[in-house]
Amino acid sequence: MASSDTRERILDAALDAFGTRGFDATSLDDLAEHLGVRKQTILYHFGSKNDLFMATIDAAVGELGVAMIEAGRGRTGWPAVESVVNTVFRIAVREPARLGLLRETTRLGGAWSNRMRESLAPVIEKARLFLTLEMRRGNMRQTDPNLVLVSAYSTVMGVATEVEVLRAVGIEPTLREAVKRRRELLRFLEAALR
Amino acid sequence: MASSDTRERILDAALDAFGTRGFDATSLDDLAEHLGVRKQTILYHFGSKNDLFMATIDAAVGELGVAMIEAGRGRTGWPAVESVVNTVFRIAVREPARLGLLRETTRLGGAWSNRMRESLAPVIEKARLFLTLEMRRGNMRQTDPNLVLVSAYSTVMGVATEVEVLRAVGIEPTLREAVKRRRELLRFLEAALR
DNA sequence: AGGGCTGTCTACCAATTGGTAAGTGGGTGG
DNA sequence: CCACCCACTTACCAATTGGTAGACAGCCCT
Repeated sequence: MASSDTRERILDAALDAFGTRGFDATSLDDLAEHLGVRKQTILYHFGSKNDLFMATIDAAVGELGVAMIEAGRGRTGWPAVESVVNTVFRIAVREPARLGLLRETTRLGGAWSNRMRESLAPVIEKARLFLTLEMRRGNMRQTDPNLVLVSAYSTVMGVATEVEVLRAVGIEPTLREAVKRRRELLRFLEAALR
Repeated sequence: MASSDTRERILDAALDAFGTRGFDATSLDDLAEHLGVRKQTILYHFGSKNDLFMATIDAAVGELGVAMIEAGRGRTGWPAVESVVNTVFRIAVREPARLGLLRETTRLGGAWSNRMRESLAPVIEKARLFLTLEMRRGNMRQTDPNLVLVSAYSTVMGVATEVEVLRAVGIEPTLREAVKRRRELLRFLEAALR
């Protein structure tokens, strides 16, 4: 039953582990034990730890990109931004590991970062186009879309995921706080962009 | 010559390694070899890898906090923000590992994160006070200062350090680009805060 | 001169890591 | 019915890791 079943379970567990503890701190043995399976089963489905990590990136970040594009589809102007931010926030609350994996990948850099860049390229392209269009329409202040994109990304990602930073200013990562945080983030972005 | 000399050299190398490659990916052996010294020398000065990491946090993040407070001293309003951001950017360009260490520490969470929080508490308190004051004066839009703080932190930190994200939108981390990035970031922040 | 302290080294070690080799059992197709 | 293959296991292994034990050389103090 189902090689594919086991494969899927491994991918899920890997996403969780890599996304929260990080690549180096995740051992195949731990992963296997947590799955009730031997380490060699993992190595059977994915040839090596690196391969597993890559597969995890492809699966997880790919779906993230799809979700973001879906959130923006058919919308223009500020509502589009709002919708994407809401989607990212929902993911950050429900599957923090998925965004964690994104961050971990960029942190490690190198080949993995390239891999992720490919997965996300369509989203970035779409976002850049969106910004350019909005600027031309006069709905957004005129500047380098790339730099705006980086600022916006950093802000959203940080507010959505940096639990320890939140704690540092005395905000506990509860659901209620997340709602407030999202609202404030949207106001922040709105002020910055238009 | 210097126990203190060696100690200092170890701390420098540790800051660099922990801040760029991360805690788990940094082995005492590598560190020692890079210093032209045996691993046991490191363990003599700092009892364990954990102790070394803590000492690194104290030294590096502490100095960072001092630099930020110094940058803000005597200034009010927008020029204060500008000065602090410039300082952080200068550090990001000249000693990327120092901000990397900050990020690594928040990433690892737990006891280390607490340690760092203590080191940075004065800076955070000062920043919160600043924001509250500026809001009362009407120089800044009225909202929860804590949340504004998180947004601003995330934006600055991200734009200053996330090399891979920059690459993803086609920005190479050159010095010239850093200048443009800083200018755009300041505009972004100015629009968002006031 | 010699006892003690400091800083560094050599010599080990147990645990953990990612990975290889060689089965094993059960289901399927010819 | 039997050969084969798929999913998974047991049995190892070499390398790396953080850490301990203890020797040794220089220096300071008396």
